[in-house]
Amino acid sequence: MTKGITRERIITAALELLDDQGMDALTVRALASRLDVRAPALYWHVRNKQELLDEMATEVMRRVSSAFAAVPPGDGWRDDLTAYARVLRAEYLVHRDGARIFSGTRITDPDVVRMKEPLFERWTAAGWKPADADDAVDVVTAFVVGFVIEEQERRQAAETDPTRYSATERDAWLGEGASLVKEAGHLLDDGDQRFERHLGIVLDGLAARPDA
Amino acid sequence: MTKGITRERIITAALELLDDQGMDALTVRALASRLDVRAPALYWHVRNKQELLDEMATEVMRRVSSAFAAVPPGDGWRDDLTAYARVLRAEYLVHRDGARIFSGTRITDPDVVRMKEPLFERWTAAGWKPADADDAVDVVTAFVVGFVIEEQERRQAAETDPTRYSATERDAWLGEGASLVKEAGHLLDDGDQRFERHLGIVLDGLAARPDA
DNA sequence: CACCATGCCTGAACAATGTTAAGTTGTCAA
DNA sequence: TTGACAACTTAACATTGTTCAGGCATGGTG
Repeated sequence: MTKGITRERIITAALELLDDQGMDALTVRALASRLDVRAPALYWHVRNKQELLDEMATEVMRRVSSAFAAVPPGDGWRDDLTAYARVLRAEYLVHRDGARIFSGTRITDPDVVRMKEPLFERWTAAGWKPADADDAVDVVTAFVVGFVIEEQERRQAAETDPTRYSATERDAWLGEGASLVKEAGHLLDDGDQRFERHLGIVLDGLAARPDA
Repeated sequence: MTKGITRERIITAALELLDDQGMDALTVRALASRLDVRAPALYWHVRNKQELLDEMATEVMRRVSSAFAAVPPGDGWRDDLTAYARVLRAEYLVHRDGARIFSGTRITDPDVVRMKEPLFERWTAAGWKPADADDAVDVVTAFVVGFVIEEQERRQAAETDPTRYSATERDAWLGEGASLVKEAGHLLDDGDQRFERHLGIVLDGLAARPDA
């Protein structure tokens, strides 16, 4: 790494370090070392570690924002929200524990929030009220956040303890009875199909509203 | 506090400490002091702090489980899922950053998972397939998790920086344009009504499935 | 050219944290 | 009385986030 630290380079390096080594390894010293610098140097560019984490979250949301902007406008709200949900999930999935870490954090960049404006324009033009549009985005966001948190936890648990998610192990762990829970568990699919199916359910709910 | 530490007392004390002082203050020493004991004493009952956190999460889910069991069975799946969603949200809301901390954590108690069995029995009796029942619970869970994470973040931000969520401040922060985003923001309601409305949307999505 | 201010970084140090090792106390059984 | 075991304490360790005083370059000003 060439010297000459900048705020942006710190943040992207921090995201790389998070992906490589996980949250526990994201220490100020390790980050500094990756930038070929001593730890206190970072404090010239960043107030403290919390501010660094906030900036990381904002950066992630900026990428969501720009990735979504690159998607051609869809044919109606359902296409738009589908694309948004996929982009949001994809960006969370890139980073370890991405959903848990980066959801519900304070966004420090107004542009990320303003991203919603073109969507709202299209939807209100199609007859939605602004309040409905806002609800729609928030419901989908909440769903994606919850889905990916669960998804990433399951993925990580499967890495550290592969037996845990095998059918027979799980059945033994559940003990006697609970046959329906076991049966459902056997069918449990993972990944994209599951996401699309669940997302479809949420979108159907939005479609059921009066003026959708 | 009378002496004589037990695993359960540690966990409940840890939850109390979390609620009183927040996650950062949940240190091993502070917890020990609250139990009138020196820090290393805890390591006799608990392997390490991570195990303590896992147990706290499991305890929270146990309370969800028993609170839900206390609710009289509803009139169909919609009542059941509504009650489940409310109980889950309520239990998360009790603890600081509850949703962020306790969602997507590994459940160490089989009973919590077996809680689903009576629900599945009722719903399959009414014509659902087990896979549909599982999807339904998971979609609602994901939604509640995402909703409460956002809700608690907003609540906390409002405490530390009240100006941030005032309408005029927010408009200024957003800058020029984005009029629809601003308009939607002005209508933003908070709390129970909003939760019920969004939950209703999700449940409508489930109702739209073929054999619901 | 001399000077000095400013921006950016280092070295050393601090308090606080999770965790471990070794020793102490109490209690009950043989 | 002795001994074993459970439950705790004291002391210590490495690692963490963070601060502070100083150093070194660079570039503008007299």
